Amino acid sequence: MTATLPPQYDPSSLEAEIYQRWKEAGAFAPDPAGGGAPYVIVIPPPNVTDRLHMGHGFNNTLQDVLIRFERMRGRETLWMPGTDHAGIATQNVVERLFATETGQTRHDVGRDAFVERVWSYVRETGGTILAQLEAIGASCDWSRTRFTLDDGYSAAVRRVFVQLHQEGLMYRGQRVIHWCPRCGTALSDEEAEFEDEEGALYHVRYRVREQGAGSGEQETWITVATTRPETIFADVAVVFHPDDERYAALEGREAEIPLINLAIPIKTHPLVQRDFGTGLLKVTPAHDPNDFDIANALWKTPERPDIMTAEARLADVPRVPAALRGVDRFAARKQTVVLLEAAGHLVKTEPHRHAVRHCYRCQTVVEPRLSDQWFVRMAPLAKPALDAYRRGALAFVPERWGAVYERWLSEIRDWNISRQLWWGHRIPAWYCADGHITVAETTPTACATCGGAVRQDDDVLDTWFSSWLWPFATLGWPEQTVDLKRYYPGHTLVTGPDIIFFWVARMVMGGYHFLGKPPFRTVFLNGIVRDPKHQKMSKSKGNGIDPLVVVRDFGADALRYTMVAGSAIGTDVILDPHDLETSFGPARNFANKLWNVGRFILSHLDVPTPAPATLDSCQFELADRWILSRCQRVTTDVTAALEKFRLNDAAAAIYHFVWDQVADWYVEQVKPRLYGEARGGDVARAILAEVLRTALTLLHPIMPFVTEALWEHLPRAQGSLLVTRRWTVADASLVDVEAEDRFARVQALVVAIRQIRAEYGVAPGTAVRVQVQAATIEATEAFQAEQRTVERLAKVAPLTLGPPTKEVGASAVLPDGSAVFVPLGDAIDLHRERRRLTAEVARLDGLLAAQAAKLANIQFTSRAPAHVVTRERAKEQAWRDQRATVAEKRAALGT
RNA sequence: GGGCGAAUAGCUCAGCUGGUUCAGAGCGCCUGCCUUACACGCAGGAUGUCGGGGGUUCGAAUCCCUCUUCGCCCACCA
Repeated sequence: MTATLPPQYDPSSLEAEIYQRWKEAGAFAPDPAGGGAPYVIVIPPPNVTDRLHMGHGFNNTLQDVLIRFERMRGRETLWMPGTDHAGIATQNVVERLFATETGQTRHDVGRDAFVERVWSYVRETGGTILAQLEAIGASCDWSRTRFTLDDGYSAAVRRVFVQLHQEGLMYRGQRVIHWCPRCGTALSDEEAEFEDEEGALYHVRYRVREQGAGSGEQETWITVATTRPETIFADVAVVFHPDDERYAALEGREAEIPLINLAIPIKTHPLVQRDFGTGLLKVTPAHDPNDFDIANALWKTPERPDIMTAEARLADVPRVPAALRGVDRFAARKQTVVLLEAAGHLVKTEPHRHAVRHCYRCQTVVEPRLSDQWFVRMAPLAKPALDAYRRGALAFVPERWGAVYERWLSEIRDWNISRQLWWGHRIPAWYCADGHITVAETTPTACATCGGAVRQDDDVLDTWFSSWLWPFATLGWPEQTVDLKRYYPGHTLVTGPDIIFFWVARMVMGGYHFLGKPPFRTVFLNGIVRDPKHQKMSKSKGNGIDPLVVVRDFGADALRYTMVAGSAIGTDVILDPHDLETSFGPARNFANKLWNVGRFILSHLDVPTPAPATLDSCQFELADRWILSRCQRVTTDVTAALEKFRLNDAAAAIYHFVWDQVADWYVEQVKPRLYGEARGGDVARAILAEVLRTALTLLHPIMPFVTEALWEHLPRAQGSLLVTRRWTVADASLVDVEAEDRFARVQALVVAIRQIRAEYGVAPGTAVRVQVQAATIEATEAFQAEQRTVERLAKVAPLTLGPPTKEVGASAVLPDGSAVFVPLGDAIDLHRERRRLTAEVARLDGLLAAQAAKLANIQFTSRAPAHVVTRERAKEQAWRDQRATVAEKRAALGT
């Protein structure tokens, strides 16, 4: 059977079939036989219209590594998949599609028809991204796939809305909100992203009206600095800081809005910065959130003239000069400036760099707009989420993101959740002609208060208002399902730091508020996929890499390995879209290396081999014991690394085990035995099988396909590698730790011999007499035992041992009769010396610690010699610190 | 304006608690090899002011200060 394995690993011919077999075997479903608490990860649901990009590839690979690791360790695991209806994003996509297909806009066909169009699009293509995740090997439990607009899920959303409303945490209010004129909807604070822009600060002159009729005083002018001159027509006041003496005399007087000569009062407000611009601020309550607040402070019921349409054109209202009506805001700005200048109202224009908010979906500059929206009162929800983090119930990896989370939550503002879109969860609020509002989970037949006919709110909910319920709504909440009980809360959330506010923090808030528990304990934030210029990969920039192309050309394993190995904990991964070979070649080569080592080992396992446990370890050669100890060590290392989310360390450890230790050393050492040139073939085969099992097991979470493909050919392999539930492989009783040390010496010796051959130009195949000189009898004995290993690895024969000498090394008689000597001091002595010194330092430390403890109450003047001192001093410092802390605490307590 | 991160070989990056894993890996480069698992390979080799400057320490890529250069996040200076 193994003879049929080709010398080059061909992922494309194997992966799909292997995945299919896993799926059919139901291997991804949680297996309660695992016992203990289940390990649960919920997928960050991709947008339903998304196509797989590298960001998904990265994020989902990390999740799959963790899930596979825990599954193989024997835990019951659930990786919950699904998609997000993604309100604005999806509506935009389908609108565009609709326009190219039919030339119509959504308004041409109306709400119901358009929403039906979106649904059919989603039904057609919505599964695409999930299918694409299969190509990279994601082991989600697909039988549980959820969509945020599923019936049950929608019920959860309505329940949440109603509950928050009942609790007084939901309200409808008129505010100046962020409005995207292109998408035609309101946005939350988080959805309106700041971006620095070069703008201008226009200094505009307002005439101050004369006091009293015909007082004959001189004309007074004031200058107001603004970045948005087109909004002056909506001014209701000019304000300055109450302590600003420059303008004190003007308070109570009136200014005239230029061009329309409308009188507005001059007032004071503490929010005005005296040193910005001229210290005078025009108040435009309908077009700026701060101005809205200021107006509220100035009047009980302020006038809020609105001069902008939903499309961000100047409106057809009396305040707007006729020439500007219907003009787009940016054109209007230019034209206003021209008019102001012509009328002598423009004092100066200075360049001004400032942050402007943009729609996170279409990058359009956001327009502050006065409108009625639904808001969630966030402060009460934030408190438990904040507490959880502060007392350590919620951890971030890397830790620094915790501070970001904490600050956002502690300064949280109310959440505008209504969107003027058609695609999404329609707001479960109904209005009647009398103005009553009924909020209910099911459509009311009539107004609860007056009994009149009701009409549902036209708006839909923010997409994130459904995704914040993901960890429990996917499990059937609000029903108290078996799944909910078993799989909530989960353990790890793997996502990008860019959605800490949008999603992570809100999920924690939701989890606490609706279930009293946080949805996960650890948030593992992955980096971003960038190109060599460190630019974020994106379709629009044209610097993207299609993961499916990588899967096709290099294999899913290569993709996954590259992702995992290429990123230390939480750091970005850099890939070159123009040179896939450089990015993914090394990982593909590694898969191929494993394939060939595996192929080689398997080809020698055709004859029955004994189980290692049944072997007499007395028959083991040094190299056997060495490789077994390496098995043990790599298992420990990989396990520890995965537990600490140091996936790149895990990848590196298994890489070097497979390539350097197994392929380059052990397999070479073992060949004479396999070829019958030496005795002990049975032992060698048994250990090779064990070594291969270890390698396949430890590598499987990262490279599931190639490992599974080889696993199937292993004798005594029972079922799929994925569900072996056998993480630790090498039998600890076989491990000889000493062997590591001794084999290292052999390696050093071999290197020395190679060096002799290379340096003195000994042709391959020419016998060189090499004499080993060892420092001690002990070492000589060791070398005797290791002679065969040396011969094999160095391909040198014969080898003789010389008498013990002072210097350690290998001497050789070259074909021309001359003798050379290569000292091995560096390789051998240092190694021993290191251990000796380490032990010695530890011993001295112990002595000093005991001694210092006695001295601790007296004074800290002792100066121990050299390398031992530091630890001593460190301890001294630690004691001082501790005592200082105690003293401080006592002082604080007043005891 | 506030905060965070990064700077290590030609390139992309590791380097955890200060010390023997301490100057590393992969790629690239140089030399020699198609040696019966693998040329997606094998055996060797060269390459560094650890961004600059100061400090702490017996000892610093690692800790502190500072400067420079990039990047990110937050923020009601219109």
